[in-house]
Amino acid sequence: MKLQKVYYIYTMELEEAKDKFIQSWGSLGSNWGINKTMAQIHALFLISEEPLSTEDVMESLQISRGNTNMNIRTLLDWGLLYKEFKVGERREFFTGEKDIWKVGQRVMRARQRQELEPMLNVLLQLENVKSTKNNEKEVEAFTKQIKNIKDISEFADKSLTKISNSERTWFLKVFMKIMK
Amino acid sequence: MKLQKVYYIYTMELEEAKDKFIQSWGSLGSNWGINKTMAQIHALFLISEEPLSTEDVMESLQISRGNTNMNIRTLLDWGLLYKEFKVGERREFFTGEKDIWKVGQRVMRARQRQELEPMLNVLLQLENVKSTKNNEKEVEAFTKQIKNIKDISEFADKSLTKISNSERTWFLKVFMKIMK
DNA sequence: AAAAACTTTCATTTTTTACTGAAAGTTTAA
DNA sequence: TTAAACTTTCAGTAAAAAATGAAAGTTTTT
Repeated sequence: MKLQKVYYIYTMELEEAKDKFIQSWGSLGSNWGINKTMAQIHALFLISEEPLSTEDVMESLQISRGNTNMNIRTLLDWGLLYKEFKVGERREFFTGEKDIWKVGQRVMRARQRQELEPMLNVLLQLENVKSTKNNEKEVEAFTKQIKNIKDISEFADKSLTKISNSERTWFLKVFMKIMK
Repeated sequence: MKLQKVYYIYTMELEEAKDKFIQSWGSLGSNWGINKTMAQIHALFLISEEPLSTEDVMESLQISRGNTNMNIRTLLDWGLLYKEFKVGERREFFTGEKDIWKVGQRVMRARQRQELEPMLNVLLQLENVKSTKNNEKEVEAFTKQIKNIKDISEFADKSLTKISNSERTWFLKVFMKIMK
């Protein structure tokens, strides 16, 4: 009797799939310096059609009230969640920005102001190093390298600003063209 | 007598400036999920004209041998450092890739394979969710959103591949044009 | 083939970062 | 105006990530 390899096409249950998405989005986030819970909450909203309350999120992800609240505030601040009011309901509900293009733009914006801009300020300062008699050459080399890094950072900063203010259609059109 | 505001143009000493650069690069790194020491070692090499040994790095950043060694290996793996052999010297020396364009390309490549590609694999799996009688609509919405995210991720993946294989001149030319 | 010179590993410790939950604060309703 | 319903804060705790350093592993020299 011949042994035979059998392939299963594994299809998940919806709940399993949702959970896997949330976990993966969380670990993607934490690899990029975005805290895991915040990314998980974001993932939950990406795939929830209905508005959710703080309680819903707490229960669904099994996390504390404080943690949930803090991360929802940050997501609101980044423009990735919207407040939603339900008639006859006192507490707040939220919905997620579903449009991945917009999500990308907003994440870019947030991180640009949080990290790129502070770095640019430091680089600007570092260009003014005073040299003494015995280290002129070294100072010159240092300054040159810093200027180089600064120039590229400024270019990146401007590009990001342009992209995060542009329309998807414009972006796709030009990008598709150059990436062909 | 009138009070007068006085502005100092503060110019740093070279050593102070180098240190500040290393610290800033380190914290930039750690905000982006790259460990602080690895980013600091990288910064040190970015501004060192001479090849450095493991010992040099340990002393300069005041870190342990094991830590230094591990991070240098990763930097070599990412293509951000090169081994350098000195005549009559037994131990290894390293130099840093100074070209910021290349640095960017290599960081992109490393992270693309470490994070984007695993995410794409997960998304691919999640597209096959089996629906039961009572959740067809929900499964459809979920699948649609996952496909959306997958498409954008694939687009990003392809773009990154193209950029990280392209020549600086090509990139600058097209990018300058669209960013004008 | 033994010693010296150097590199790598990894169990333990330290540091950093994130989370909890109770208390304080705020808003709305009665 | 006070109680109820909900949100926010933050000191303390827990979890995760990174660093240490001694021991094991290599390679080179004598």
